[in-house]
Parts: sequence; structure tokens; C-alpha cells
Amino acid sequence: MRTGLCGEVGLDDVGARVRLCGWVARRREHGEHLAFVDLRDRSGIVQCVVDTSVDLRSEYVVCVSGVVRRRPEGMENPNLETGEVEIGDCTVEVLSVAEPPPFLVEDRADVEEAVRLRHRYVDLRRPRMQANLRLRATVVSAIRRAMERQGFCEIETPLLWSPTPEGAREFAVPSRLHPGTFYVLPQSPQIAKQLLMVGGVDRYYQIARCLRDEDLRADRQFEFTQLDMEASFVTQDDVLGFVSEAVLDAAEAATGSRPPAIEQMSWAEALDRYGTDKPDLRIETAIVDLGEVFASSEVRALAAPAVKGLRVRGGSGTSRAALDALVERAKALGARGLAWFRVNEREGGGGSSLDSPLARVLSEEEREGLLRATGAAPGDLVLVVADEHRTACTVLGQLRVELAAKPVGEGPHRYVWVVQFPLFEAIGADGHPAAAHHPFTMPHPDDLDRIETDPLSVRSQAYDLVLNGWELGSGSVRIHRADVQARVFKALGVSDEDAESRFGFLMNAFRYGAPPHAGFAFGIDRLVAVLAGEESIREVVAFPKTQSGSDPLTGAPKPLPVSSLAELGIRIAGR
RNA sequence: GGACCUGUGGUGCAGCUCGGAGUGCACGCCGGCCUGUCAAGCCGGAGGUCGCGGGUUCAAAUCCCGUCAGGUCCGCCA
Repeated sequence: MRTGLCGEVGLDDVGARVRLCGWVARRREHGEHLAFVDLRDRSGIVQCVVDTSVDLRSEYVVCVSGVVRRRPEGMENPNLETGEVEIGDCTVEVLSVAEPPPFLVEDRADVEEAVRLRHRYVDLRRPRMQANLRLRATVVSAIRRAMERQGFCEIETPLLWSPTPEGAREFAVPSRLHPGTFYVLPQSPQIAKQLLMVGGVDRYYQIARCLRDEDLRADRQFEFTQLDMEASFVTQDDVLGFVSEAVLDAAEAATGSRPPAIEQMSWAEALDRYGTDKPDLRIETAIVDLGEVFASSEVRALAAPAVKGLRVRGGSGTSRAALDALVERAKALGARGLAWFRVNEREGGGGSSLDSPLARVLSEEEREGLLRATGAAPGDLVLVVADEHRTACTVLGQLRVELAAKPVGEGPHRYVWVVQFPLFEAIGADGHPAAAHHPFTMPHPDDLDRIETDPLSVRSQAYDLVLNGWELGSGSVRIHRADVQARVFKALGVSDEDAESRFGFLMNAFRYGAPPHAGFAFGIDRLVAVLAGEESIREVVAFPKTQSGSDPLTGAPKPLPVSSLAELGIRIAGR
């Protein structure tokens, strides 16, 4: 039907007769017998010179036949990829007429989300969305090739799975053949892939759809896509290598340049220096320890298990009102308080002076120590939190991001592996710690003997992949030994009966010869969003849900007819 | 479950503090003019349940309460 794509016509084609199909993006008419029609398809836009009288409106679908010619001197359009040529001697066939679109099909049109989603098929015609969808395909393709090259085997796992309440809320699917019982849609293929390892698959991967019935966010949809992988007879470093290869290949395919090898950082260091387990390394400043500086301080506000500081470059101009707001913000984040120091040029030059309510009560050594430790210079602002170690770090970490946050599309892509997560999180109301990753995560071999005596100090062999402050994914070396698993379950307060009813089939499988195995999963939507410079993964999903989980295009979710409910053995409460 | 922002012709906004006739801007749309435009230009025109419901008031887009929708975030997301 066509000889090529609109966006690919160039000087090489001058003189060629072409047939192009697409949508009428714009038309500029000059009297009855001259019109410039911008024809758009997925590849871009090309100008067609139409000198016959045809009624062409926005978004009509047309087929244009004509001859590629160089534009007359001075008539080139440098803003257009195809701006040096145009299609002349055009005959136009209208394939489909169109009503005026609900909004302009152009990138610069800023339209409310609900309107875009209701007419997503129009929205998707915009160059930005076309580029995002194709970028996503490029990324997925590169990942597949990297995994295949490394000997991984793509295997599909069931969408209709067994309820194994474990963390995220699951979507339930009623069984028609067994009324009153349910399948669930998988939060991830976690257990299935571990069964595959027992099944001798050795190296599994899947571009897997995962479903979690949790509240939505800019970086969270009910359905999302992960590169899910698992391998047997491998170490943590092997897994990091496999995934790095896939991610770097994908980044290279997407951006044209290969990022440097992905660095590693311990979870403890991430907390200490960035106050979070997903540090945004584009922001230069890190949190510094001021414990020594204020070790013997007389200032009561700074007496605490930990004193941490953050330099805010160029922040000395921050107004008193804004500083008060920062203090309030720090308190809202859980800190006892927040001390601030505006760093100014010392009167008469030479050195720095501190402007702060605390400046007078600090000793000379403390003032100098503060400046030295933070590296602050005149023009900067220094924020200090004295509190429990974790609180001091997380509060300053949050302020660091809020004060210096960069748009997703700005700056380099800084990948980092965060390793050596703790095995357990804080003791819960039931007197037991919670699994930081999941209950099948292998403890760090050096920490095995502390599972019972000091569980919170036990490190795990779990790891996260972080990109510019976005958690892309996580994984771990799994427990394959029944004795270790039993100890971890015991520490978590999971009874034998509990373990049997929730994970019995996995534990059973392990009795028949479980290889040591480890794996990882990362969110492709998030990776693509960052690579595309988009703030929300909705921009890289063809048909996303709104924040309240509805789809303005289809109207989902909707009630089912009573007859359907009856067949499923379901009665809606309160009717 | 909670906090905040937004909702005004098809689209994006202004108007809202301090109530006084649906007032304005840009784009789009319709008609006319126009043979080198390219976010074409010029002239003319149409298009509104100010999200919805209630309250206050002589009078509500504007103030108050509720509610719905979209967004950002907290909780949640092993």
C-alpha cells in the first residue's frame, strides 16, 4: 500500500515516486489550488504539496502519491527531520475521514491525564508516545538478547496461581468449576521460578507481567513488567553480572552509549551517606558524620547518638521563613529538630562565618570542625540533625533529595548496586522481625550464627539495583537448605503449620534435591521511564490505569452481570 | 485510610482574595480571502450545566459544607 515512511524521506530519494500513508497533521492552504499538508505516520512528518482541490481535515487518514523533490532555495525547514525535501505532484486518496480530535496531536499540547487516557488511541499518535513505545520495545529486545546470550531460557509461568498471601495484596480470580475458590494473579513469579530451579532449568528468565493490588503512584501500576530471572549454582556476583549485562545492553541500545560498569555500595553505606536505600547519585552532596566534631559538645540540642550534616551548595540565601519550613519538614519526617548554619564570608575577608541560632554557643573548634567536615564554603547552607543514627540519616537524606531533586531527564544515568541488605527489619508488634526482602533470602554466611541471638544485625545476600534514585529491582541468593530455612521461619515467627500451608509445596519440592540458586527481578517500566526522561511510568505504558485504578478508555472496572456472578458462585455483599 | 494541588466553550489558561449580567486570552473548530507556507497569515462566525449536590446571600464561577474525577505524596508496595 505504501513505499516507505514519512519520516524517512530524504535527499537520497529526490526524484523517486513514492506512496505514503498517514494522518493529516496540519494543512496550510493558499487559495483553492495550493495547500501544504503535513503527513504524519509513526516515523515522523513530511510536507506534501497538494495543488488539487481536496477536502483534507485534521487527522484524516490519507494515502499520498507523489514525487520527492528538493525544496526550493530558502524554503527548507530545519525544524523538520525531512525539512530539506517535500512531496510534489501529489494525488491524495482519503482512506478514512475523521472528526476533529479532542486535543492537538502534538507533543507540546499539555492535556489533562483523564482526557488523554479516554482517547489514548489519539494520544498514542503523538511523537513522544510513539518514541516511548518504540524505546520500550528496543529495551525489551536488548534484554532478551542479553539473556539468551548468557544461556538463559525463557519460560512462561502461570497467570492463574495459588493464593499464597505473603505481602502485596493479590488480585483474585474466581473459579467457575470450583465455586467459592479462587486463583490469584501473581505478584511476581517468585515461587514458580524457584520451582523451575528444582526442576533443573538452571538458567530461567521471563519478561513477566506482575500484578499487585496496591495503591498506585507515578512509578506504580497494578500491572507492571519485570525482567524476572533465576539461576542455579551461581553466586551473588554471578547474578549481578548477568543483570548488569542485560541492563547495560538495554541502556546502550536505548541511548547509543554504554554506561560504565555498575558500582556497588553496601546498604549500610547507602544509609549513612545518602539516608536511603535508593540513592540518587546524580546529586553530588552526601551526608557527613559530625559525631566526632560534637563528641564533647556542651550544646544540648546536639547531644544524641548520632550527629549528621548535609551541605547545601549555594543555600546561604535561604530565607528565615524557608528555614523555619525546613525545620518543620524535618520534624514531620521524624527528627527531634534541625539545626541550620548559613555560611557567609567573614567580615573583612578571609574565612567563613556562621549565621545560626546555635552559632554563638558553639566553640571555635566546633565551628571549624563543622566547616571542615562538610566542606562548606561561603554561600552554602549546612543542615544538621542530631538523633538516632537511622533517623538522622533518613531525615537528611530526604531533605537532600527535596532540596536538590533533578528532573528525571536531567544528568547522567547513575546505576548502583546496593548490597548486603539486613535480613530482617525492625521487630514488629508480634515480637518478631519482618523479612526485609522475602523469607527465602539467604543470610550472609558470616552472620548465620546470629539469627537467634541478634537477628537485626544479620546481613542478607539480598541486593537492589538503583538508577537515579529509582529502585529498579531487587533479588537475593535463596535459601536451599531446610535447616537454614527452618531457623529463618522461626525467627520470623512463622510456625511449622503456617509454613506448611503457605509454602508447603515449595518446601516439599526442596526435599527432592534443591540446587543452590539466586535471582533477580527489575521493573522494565521504570527503566524505560528513566531512559525516556519521563516522570511517570504511565508515559511508557500503552494503556495505563489512573491513580484510582480505573481505565477512562474502557470504563473498567465495571460490575458484572448478575448471571455471570451467579455462574461464579459470587454474591455481592449488601445487595 | 490520610494530606495537598487541580476542575471555567473541543484543548490550555486567566477571572475566585475583596460575591454584582458567562467577562477575557491563546490554540482548535466552521465560513470567506490568499500560489511557498511550515505552530502560515488576514477577515468573519459558532461554541458554556464555571465537575456535581447542598448551604449562606437580594445576588455565587467567586464564600461555606459535602461529593465525584484527575494528579502528587504518606500509609501500603515481602
